[in-house]
Amino acid sequence: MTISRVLRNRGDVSPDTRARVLEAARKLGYVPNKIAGGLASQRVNLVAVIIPSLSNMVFPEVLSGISEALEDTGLQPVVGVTNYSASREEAVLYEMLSWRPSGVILAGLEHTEACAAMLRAAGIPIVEIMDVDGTPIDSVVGISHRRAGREMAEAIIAAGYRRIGFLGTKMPDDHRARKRLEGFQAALAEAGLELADTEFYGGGSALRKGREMTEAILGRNRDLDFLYYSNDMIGAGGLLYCLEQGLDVPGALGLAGFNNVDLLDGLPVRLATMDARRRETGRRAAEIIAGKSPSGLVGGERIEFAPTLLRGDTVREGSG
Amino acid sequence: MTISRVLRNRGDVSPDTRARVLEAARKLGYVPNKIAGGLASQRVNLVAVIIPSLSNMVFPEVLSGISEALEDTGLQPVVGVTNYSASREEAVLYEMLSWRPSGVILAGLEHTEACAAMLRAAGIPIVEIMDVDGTPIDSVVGISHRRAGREMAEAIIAAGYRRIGFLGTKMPDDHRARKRLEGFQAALAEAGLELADTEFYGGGSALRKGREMTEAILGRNRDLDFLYYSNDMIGAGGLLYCLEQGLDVPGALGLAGFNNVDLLDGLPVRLATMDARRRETGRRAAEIIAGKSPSGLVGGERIEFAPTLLRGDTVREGSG
DNA sequence: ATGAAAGCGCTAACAA
DNA sequence: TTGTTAGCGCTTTCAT
Repeated sequence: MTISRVLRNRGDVSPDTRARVLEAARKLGYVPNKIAGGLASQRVNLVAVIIPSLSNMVFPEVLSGISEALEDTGLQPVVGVTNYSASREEAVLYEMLSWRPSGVILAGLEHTEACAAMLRAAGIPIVEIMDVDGTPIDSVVGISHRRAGREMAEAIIAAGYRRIGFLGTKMPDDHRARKRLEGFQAALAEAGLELADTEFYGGGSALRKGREMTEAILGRNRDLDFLYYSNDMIGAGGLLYCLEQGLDVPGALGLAGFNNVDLLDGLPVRLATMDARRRETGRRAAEIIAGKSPSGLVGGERIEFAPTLLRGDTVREGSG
Repeated sequence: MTISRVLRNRGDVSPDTRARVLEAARKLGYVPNKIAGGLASQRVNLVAVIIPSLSNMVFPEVLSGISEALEDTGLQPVVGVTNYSASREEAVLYEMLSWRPSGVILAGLEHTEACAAMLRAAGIPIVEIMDVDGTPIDSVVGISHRRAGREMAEAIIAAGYRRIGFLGTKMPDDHRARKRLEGFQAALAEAGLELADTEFYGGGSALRKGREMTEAILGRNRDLDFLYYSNDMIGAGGLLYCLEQGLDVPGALGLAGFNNVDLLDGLPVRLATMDARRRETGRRAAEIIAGKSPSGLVGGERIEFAPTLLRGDTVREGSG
């Protein structure tokens, strides 16, 4: 009836009635029931966003991009966290789809068959983000991690480093980290090189782990001349360790991480890294859902960003 | 009908029918419509969680505690972010309440009158968290920030520091930071002291800001013997700066932050801080909503944790 | 500009 | 154990 029209600013309502309704609503502390509304209209202003974790600053940053782009579309992001677990992803997705959102944004291209089936059957725009190495269900926005790994390796090799160690997380389900390493190793192989040593870690403070792993790998392998970290946090820990030890960075030992996190900005020395274009990724993904994509496409969009290499102070100038 | 019973494991259903229904559901990729379900049952398994920000690791940690406690209750957290803005809080709360959640958890005790009215009218458990200095609407879980500030000041004074500077954020709506400072100053006043200097900052990388602010405050005030930071990130930046400058920490200059963030664990020197009991706060708040609170109370619960002082390596041993 | 009525897809109570 | 029915609080359409 009329009340509904007022509250949604739809249809013609006389200014007078309108005012009276608004007044009454405010007085009663009335909050419309979106459950009933959603059921009746078959539309819900929610966008499901499914990410692996919140304790890695990378994802909140993507979220910012999403919120930003959704700001004045009337759409609202709803976040689900999988903890890098495929079964959790399945559960979270199921739960979210049961609310009939207007779209789904989810990290990565690797999903269980059940997830893929649900997504295909949902009949709403799906955007997979932060990785483009694989076959998307509908749209995809992100960088190629294989390429990121490859380009970092090429830069390192061009700078003349040869005895390269890798330090990363022990997370079989972090597909993006895995792909970076694969790309990295592929590029090394093409140059006739291979990793001189590797070191992996589980949970705990990433900064401290970076420190400890660096100590460990250098302890058993004194002649390494480069350390490639799978993320900036452990890279930063390693960098602090190297500085304390008075090592010659980047002369005798080069370092590089991945992500270009904010934190790097406050370290005494700038760690080399690669920017994953997180904010833009979030923004573009949200635009696709909101139907505001510049391309005007309805689905099946593919947006690949180029990862940006930031040389910082921990990789020496190239040569050969 | 029967289908509904199967999907919710309720009522008696023969194993055979049950199996057939499940099979069919799976085949069709059927996902039940919680909108209709919620409308019919007048119950929704959502818990609204409203926090100021996701880019401060503090809140994701509280969230972990909440998720943890909600794990096997059938309840699901839904997060809303206010960016420390009262009007955003109002909008987010309104939006969330319109989904008729089973409870609301929100940071802080300071809300607009409109928010308070909505919360009181909602008829569901409300838990305000992370601060107990004020009048709660229903239940409250957290620490007293005034007390945290006070206790830090007392420890600093007891350690013999006298020329104390404060470095914090320029956030009028961060009530918890404000209360800490108030408590801190009150304790100084009781000892016949006052802040020797202060420095505030806006946005940007907190680590870098900490570094810059420290340089600035020490630049104009060479004789400060203690720097109290309103959070660990700027504190860590300051600490790195002091170490680089070769300052005698904690002998000639003491440092302390607040929050006990994970990151501190990886720094070369352990920054003094105070633990805000974030995970426990989230856990207890969630338990209240889930009705699993050990107290058995139905509402109006009050849980105050004692902030834990962690002396680290940047405050010298007490004396007077 | 406003009212009336149907029905969104479920759940809850009851009937069979 | 299973089927039937009446809403849940809105939106939508159609009448007035």
